Amino acid sequence: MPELPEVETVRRGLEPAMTGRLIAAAAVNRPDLRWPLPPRMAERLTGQRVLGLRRRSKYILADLSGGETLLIHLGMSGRMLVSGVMLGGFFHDHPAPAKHDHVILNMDGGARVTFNDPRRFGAMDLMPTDSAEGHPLLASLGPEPLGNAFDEAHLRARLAGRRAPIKAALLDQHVVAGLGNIYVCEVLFRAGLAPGRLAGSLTPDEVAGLVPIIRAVLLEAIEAGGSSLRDYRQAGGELGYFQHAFRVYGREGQPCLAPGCDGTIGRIVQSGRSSFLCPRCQR
DNA sequence: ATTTAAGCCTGAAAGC
DNA sequence: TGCTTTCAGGCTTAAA
Repeated sequence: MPELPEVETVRRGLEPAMTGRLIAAAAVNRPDLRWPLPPRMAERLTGQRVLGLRRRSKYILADLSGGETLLIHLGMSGRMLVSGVMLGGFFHDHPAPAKHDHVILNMDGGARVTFNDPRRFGAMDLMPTDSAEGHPLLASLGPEPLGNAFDEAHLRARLAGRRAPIKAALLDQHVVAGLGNIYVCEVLFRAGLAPGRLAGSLTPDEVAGLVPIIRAVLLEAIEAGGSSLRDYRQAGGELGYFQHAFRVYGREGQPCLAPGCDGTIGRIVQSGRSSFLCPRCQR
């Protein structure tokens, strides 16, 4: 599942194909993804102009000329692929129809956006633009980690007294929105914090240190076009390459990369999710 | 209010 | 080779 950097990369990749353009024809190939798609979705999209593409946490929001906003979530395996346009100096032909192509948007001018999602943990919904922030999936999200509302005071308040591991707290989208398993692992390594530390046990300095680390990891990952493991691709089909910058994620048994550390990266399972860590560096 | 476990799906990879 | 098991980047709901 795409986390914040992957979603932001996809959003940027969709802009040239979608922003300012008309949805000439929308095709909806099944009635549901994770949840039922909104009633008459294809009809409500067709003929609409895309005024802008926003991102909130791991959601993409497409504001449409008719006053509705299309919400898109990629779930674990969702892809938004753009075709019929020039990308990186090459013309991308429309691909042959593929299994799990659930929604197709044909834009005026010839571009096509295909939503493909094998596992169908993804979602789409339509709601009035002026109440988009109140959508059930968005209403209770914490602040954007790259925005001004996310700071030391906020994080301290949200972690105070919590008995859950810091790993779980940072994955909690109500604390800060957009982090997933990969980036939390990388953040905790850089912060020198063991994933099992109870959130409420962090010192004020440790909490303060997390804020710039979270920002840096996300910004670096966006810069790299996200991380491609199994499913993720950028909108043009390109791979991201931040996975090559992982210091702990997926590196179980390999040497710690911290200068002067001769430790070995380990893996523990916390509430069913893998946490990768250097037991020497992270306390 | 917090925290944990289970469940939703498919496909790739690992194990036998 | 083929069958079975395990695991995966998210999020919700129900239950503790």
